[in-house]
Amino acid sequence: MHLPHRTVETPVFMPVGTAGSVKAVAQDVLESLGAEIILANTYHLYLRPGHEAIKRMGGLHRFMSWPRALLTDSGGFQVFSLSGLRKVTDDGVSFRSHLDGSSHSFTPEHSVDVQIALGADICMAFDECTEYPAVRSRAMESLRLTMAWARRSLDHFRSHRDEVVWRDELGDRTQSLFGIVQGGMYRDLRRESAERLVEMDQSGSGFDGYAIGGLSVGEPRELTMEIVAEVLPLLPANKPRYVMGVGYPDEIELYARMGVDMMDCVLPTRAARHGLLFTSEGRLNIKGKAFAEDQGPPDPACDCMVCRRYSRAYLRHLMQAGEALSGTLNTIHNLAYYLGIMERVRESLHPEG
RNA sequence: GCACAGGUGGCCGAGCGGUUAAUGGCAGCAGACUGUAAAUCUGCCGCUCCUUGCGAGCUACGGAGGUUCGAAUCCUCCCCUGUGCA
Repeated sequence: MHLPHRTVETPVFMPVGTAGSVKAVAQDVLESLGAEIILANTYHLYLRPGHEAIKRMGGLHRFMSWPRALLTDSGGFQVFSLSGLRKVTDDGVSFRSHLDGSSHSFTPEHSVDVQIALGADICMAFDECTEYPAVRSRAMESLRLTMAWARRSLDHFRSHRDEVVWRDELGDRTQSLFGIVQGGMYRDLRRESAERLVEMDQSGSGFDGYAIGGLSVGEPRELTMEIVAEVLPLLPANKPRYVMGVGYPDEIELYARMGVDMMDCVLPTRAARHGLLFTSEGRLNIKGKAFAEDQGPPDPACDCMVCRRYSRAYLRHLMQAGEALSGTLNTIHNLAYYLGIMERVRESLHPEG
């Protein structure tokens, strides 16, 4: 995937750095871990410090000193997760800031403007993440909205995408925009959503990639897998296909082998801060008393900088003592584990390297 | 020595005659986290037993007595702590 700031090998896992920070780890560490693209959030950065301020400071890459690729989520997921604070209309969403209660509104055009200002390599269309469970009529309404917003996001993006241009040896490089498939847990709606998004590509001016959203919202895991399997074949294989918000280690491997190119998930980072480590031996809740004097590495099969240097007993101690280093070390390991899974999948899919 | 203020479950700290094994918080133990309102949230947290139940028994609010149908809560004496004055 040739992006302005990075040629990204796929399938790829993208650590989530919502507020311009992959929580607990510094950018140089992310680089050394092999993270090639990370995700940031339109909604959060719009509220604080403000996209205009970031634009004045040279864009998000420069602001956060992240030289590699960056994808911004459109704020569509916040429409879902901040459900108590928002109101959805055809035009867009009005909502209250979770920070200070102030009133704001997002439209597809506005979301795209913010993402252009931030200067992400990949922007996401503004969508409505359908909740689970949702009755069919609700999923249809949500889908109708998301498709209309996709059209508007695309139109607006087309006429403004050249506002941010990077030049390198390959020529002028601009931002990309991905469309998002919704449709709840209804296969036919999912199919319709995918087809309609793909149809928006007339004379090569459509979306640069496609995402499957609205998953991992509480539905059974098998259902998530079924929906992905249903939708994936309908999306052009010559463009990146991205499943949003997944998953557990075993899941991301399965999705990658199914042909999913991109995934993101807060799980490795959030769970790390809460003391849950993902290892080759399964879940390891490092808070456990059983590890109080366990001098072995978190994951014997892992060669990350944490596993090479620190013991389970020490990590448990840091967790118990509430030391900030706890979140940092746990996050480094979990990200190394996730990125390692993707690296192995890539190697097995493209053995020639 | 005198005067006040106090002594409550591992710790801090409510309660000041009866749904009180005793509010809270911390610590401890276990669990959950899937496009991050998350360094968050949930459960357990005196002991024993079992048919694990808004179960049974036991032991508990410095100590010993007393008042009362009933006391962590009221009274008496004693012990201890803090502060002030000698």
